[in-house]
Amino acid sequence: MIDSIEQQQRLIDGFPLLMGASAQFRQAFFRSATLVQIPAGHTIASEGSECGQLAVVFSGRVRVYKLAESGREITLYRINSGDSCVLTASCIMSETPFPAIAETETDVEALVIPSRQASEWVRDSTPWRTFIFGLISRRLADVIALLENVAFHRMDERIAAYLIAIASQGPVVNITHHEIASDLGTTREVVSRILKEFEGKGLVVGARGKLTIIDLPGLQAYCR
Amino acid sequence: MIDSIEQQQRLIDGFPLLMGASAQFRQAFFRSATLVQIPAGHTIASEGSECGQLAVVFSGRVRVYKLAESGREITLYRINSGDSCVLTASCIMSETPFPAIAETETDVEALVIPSRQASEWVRDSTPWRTFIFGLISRRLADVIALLENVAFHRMDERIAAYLIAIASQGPVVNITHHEIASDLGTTREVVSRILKEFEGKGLVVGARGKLTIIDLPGLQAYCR
DNA sequence: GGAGAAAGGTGTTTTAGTCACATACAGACC
DNA sequence: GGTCTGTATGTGACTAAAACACCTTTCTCC
Repeated sequence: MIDSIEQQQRLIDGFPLLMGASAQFRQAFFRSATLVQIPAGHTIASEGSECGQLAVVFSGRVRVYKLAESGREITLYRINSGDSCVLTASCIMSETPFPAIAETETDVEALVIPSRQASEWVRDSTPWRTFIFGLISRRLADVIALLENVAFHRMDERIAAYLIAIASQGPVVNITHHEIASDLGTTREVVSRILKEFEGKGLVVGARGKLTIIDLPGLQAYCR
Repeated sequence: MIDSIEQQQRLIDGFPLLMGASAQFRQAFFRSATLVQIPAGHTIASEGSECGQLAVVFSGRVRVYKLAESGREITLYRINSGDSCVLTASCIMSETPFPAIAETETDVEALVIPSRQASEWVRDSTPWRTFIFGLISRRLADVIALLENVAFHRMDERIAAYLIAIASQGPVVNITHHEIASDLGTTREVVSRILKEFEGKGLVVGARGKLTIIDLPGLQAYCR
């Protein structure tokens, strides 16, 4: 239950679903939802978990990834503010176990909704239904795109694409080779070698835990 | 519109969703659905198609795959009787373009439902909603499992797993190396070589367009 | 300033994919 | 039966990813 008026207003302002919903739905939402704080680095759901509730991220970021027996990882996608963990949604709707690991990367505020309630709203609320379907579909498309990349593209192309994506947040990024490897599902050495090669071509400059993108068009030329 | 009583009965018997649904929903379903016949080898939807309707496969089999510029392919999943093309479902619900290619592998009978109708039933019919969510979730889980395989497993392990899966339909399978390669997202030569290796170990016996699985436990030992 | 952790580097080996071409088999047609 | 043709499979040589094992550098914190 979320009953503070200020809190409610803050959620409405930060969450398009609520912004567009009827007053009636908002009331029901605030009655059923709980706002929880989760610290960075916390595992929310792991391989095989059952999902008794749906979490909608209100602030912060969650990483959903697969872990191989070898210890290698690959990031399936990230959940940002306003998104929900679709896998949770999908598990709830179909009552199958969760097939990956979800871990907070930053401190996260999340709205937790009991799964029964979330299911009922799919029936009763058009905006909620649209929200849930939109999430699942987008993720399905994301995962398929990722699969295509992994199956068909070379590592240097994938790293170039990755760098282009992160460069949108500015040319200087704090990131380690290990983190890049975990996102892309490869090993650190491979990332190191390819980044070295990029550095030789003047595309990027690396430093410990930091990477500066120098030549964005040069990287883009790599992706084809 | 499907109005023959015999036809209706046939669909009810062959399609669990209808079997479990109310008489009212069945009526609405038969009013909106059209039964179409699609020959083998026909492309139903391709990269970027918009989805104006939802097809539920009643008999036959559809393969959904990604095609790389290089010509290599990888099968995302197959749609069998009673399943629907989730990607279509997902496109309809979220109004995003179709991210793969769907092609009939056998002659297919499909029930075609206008997308508006399919959307409305998600609101109005609990069995339909369960059906659609179940489909999408299962596919999401399938695609994630496939991604895990591609990202983390060696080709010989993947082929072994593939053979184990097809062996469930009997030890003798009519399949070409090229088809296996297209399913797994690799090239024919790689498949040929690995199958030869398996043959040398007495795990399988190959012939033109045919493969006999000899030693299932031996293959299973490969998958770990 | 030294221990230990974290980040990054490099040589060697394994695996996957490419290219080019050889061979083998199944029908169709004479 | 023999020949032709298209599809299926085998294979050697090569390239280049990527894995593995191990090493060096840099930072942090006491």
